[in-house]
Amino acid sequence: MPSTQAAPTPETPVKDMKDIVALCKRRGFVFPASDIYGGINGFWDYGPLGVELKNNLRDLWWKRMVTCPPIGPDGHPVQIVGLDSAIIQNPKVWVASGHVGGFSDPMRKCPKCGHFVRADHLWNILFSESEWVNSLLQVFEPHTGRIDTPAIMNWAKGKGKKLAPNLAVVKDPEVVMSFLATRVNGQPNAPLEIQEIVSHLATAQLNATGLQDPCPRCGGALEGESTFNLLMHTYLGVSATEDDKAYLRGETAQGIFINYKNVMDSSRVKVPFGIAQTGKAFRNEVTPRNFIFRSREFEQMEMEFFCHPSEANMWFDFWVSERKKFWEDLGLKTDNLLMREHEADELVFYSKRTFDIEYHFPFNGFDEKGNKQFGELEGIAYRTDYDLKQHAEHSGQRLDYLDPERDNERYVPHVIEPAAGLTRGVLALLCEAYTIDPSRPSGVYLNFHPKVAPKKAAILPLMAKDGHPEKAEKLYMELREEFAVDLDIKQNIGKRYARQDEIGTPFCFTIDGQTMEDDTVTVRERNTMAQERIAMSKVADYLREKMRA
RNA sequence: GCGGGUGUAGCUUAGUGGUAAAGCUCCAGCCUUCCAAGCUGGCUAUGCGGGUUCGAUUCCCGUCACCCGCUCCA
Repeated sequence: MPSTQAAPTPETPVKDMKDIVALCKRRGFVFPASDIYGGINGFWDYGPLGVELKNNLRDLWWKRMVTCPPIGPDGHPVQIVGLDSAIIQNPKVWVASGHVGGFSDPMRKCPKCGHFVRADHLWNILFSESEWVNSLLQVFEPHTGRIDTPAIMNWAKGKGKKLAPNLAVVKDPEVVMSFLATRVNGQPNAPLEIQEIVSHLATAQLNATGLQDPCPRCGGALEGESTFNLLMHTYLGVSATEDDKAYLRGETAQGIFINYKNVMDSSRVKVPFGIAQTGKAFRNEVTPRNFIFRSREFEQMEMEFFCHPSEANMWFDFWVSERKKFWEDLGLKTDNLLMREHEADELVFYSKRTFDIEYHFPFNGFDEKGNKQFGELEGIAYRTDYDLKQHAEHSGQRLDYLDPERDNERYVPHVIEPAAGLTRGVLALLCEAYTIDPSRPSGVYLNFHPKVAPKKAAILPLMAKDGHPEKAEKLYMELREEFAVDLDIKQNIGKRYARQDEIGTPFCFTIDGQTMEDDTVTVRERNTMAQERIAMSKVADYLREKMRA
């Protein structure tokens, strides 16, 4: 086994994303969406085995959350109910959640600091709210039309450096000022407007880009106008007017918050309790990349846990450790997992604490010291009462809780949210399972835990005669009631073992000559390729036990 | 979104301005008492669109997808 701590050396085989993607397509786990039309960026289809794997992961999550939730600190199972909300909701939901900001206003983005500005308000904002513009305007008198080059240079090297680090004149004062001088001297009869001066100061390569507009926050050159929206939209009804615009959900979480009252009123749940949901979500990712890791249509497994504010931190810690255990139980190696708490400046505005569960995907690679790098698999966020308060305010509905166990205290519950990527989980399982083994015919096998394996077992008659196929089919008919199993008769036995290795089937039951005499079969274990003989009547028990382990 | 690279069968690779070749895989049959064996037969490809040309997989342009690096990831 290659060491998983250090960066791979030329001697240790490397898990290459290219190979994993190829295996996924070849064996029917994941296909490029719209493949026969040349594909479509950011979308993937799950093939016959991929959908089994994905369903298995989703079902295991559901079981762990809803059917059989963990034991809480009080020694009793925590209370969690399920939900399946619509992908499309009233657009106001996404306004309340903060996903839809300026609606369809044209926005301009700063590539340096990520700030968004409304395009039609840019210059107003620059002159009234921008700290660096106000500071700049104090060092020279723009209305005279005269450019005080030394004063601006001085500002650029001093105050400007602090206030507008990405402004062109701050980064490269000589070149920018020489462009400005050229303009002044070239057209002496056309005095510069103040706006034009500021644009000049934001322009690093005038000839290549033309005049640029600066970011009010950092001075970086803004990108062109776009009606940027993270959310995909559609139009309801046949007459597609702006009034009919609706959004595809960008996360399943909001469907839970807006049903908080319905669930409270119908399910006899008491705080603390959770509502769990899995399903598709959609985002207009700028750059879908890294196979199914970042795609525009993906699946989430989210649970919102509602609790008293004073207990929020306790439940946060509870769910962080519970969720880590979940992924480990599915076979993700502990040293491929990273638990990382967000720094204060990294937290999104609604969150008080966030813990990422990150996985070392092959494309994450290693840093220069050889340390593993990681990508997000799940985030556990303490969302405070932000979402319920937002929806209470925007909907006008009361979303607080009258707590009979706390002297009828009335409060808006705080929320701990373990939010996992189902499709990212599938990728992590695939990457973890992918095992290079040059010694076997397939060269590679998928080391899935039996719980997640898309096929639990294959039933293989040693030969396609002498009653083997009939016996095999009998066993198959018994097992298929309870397990996803394959019956494979064609070709020689070695080929069939190899095929099952490559799709990660943990067990193969082989019917041979001895089976015909005493009704025993051999079990071939995928990882060791070792075989033992058991009674045909014990096969189901055998599988059942392996699935539990 | 920017820069670089790639694109011939399911995979790995040939080749050509004039009928696109092979091995493996896959499918059918035979054979075979345990790890991609053998024999026979079969399916399948120049990402897509346009241009130049009598003729383009080959040359040119565009586009799409994928990979790498930036950027992005409320």
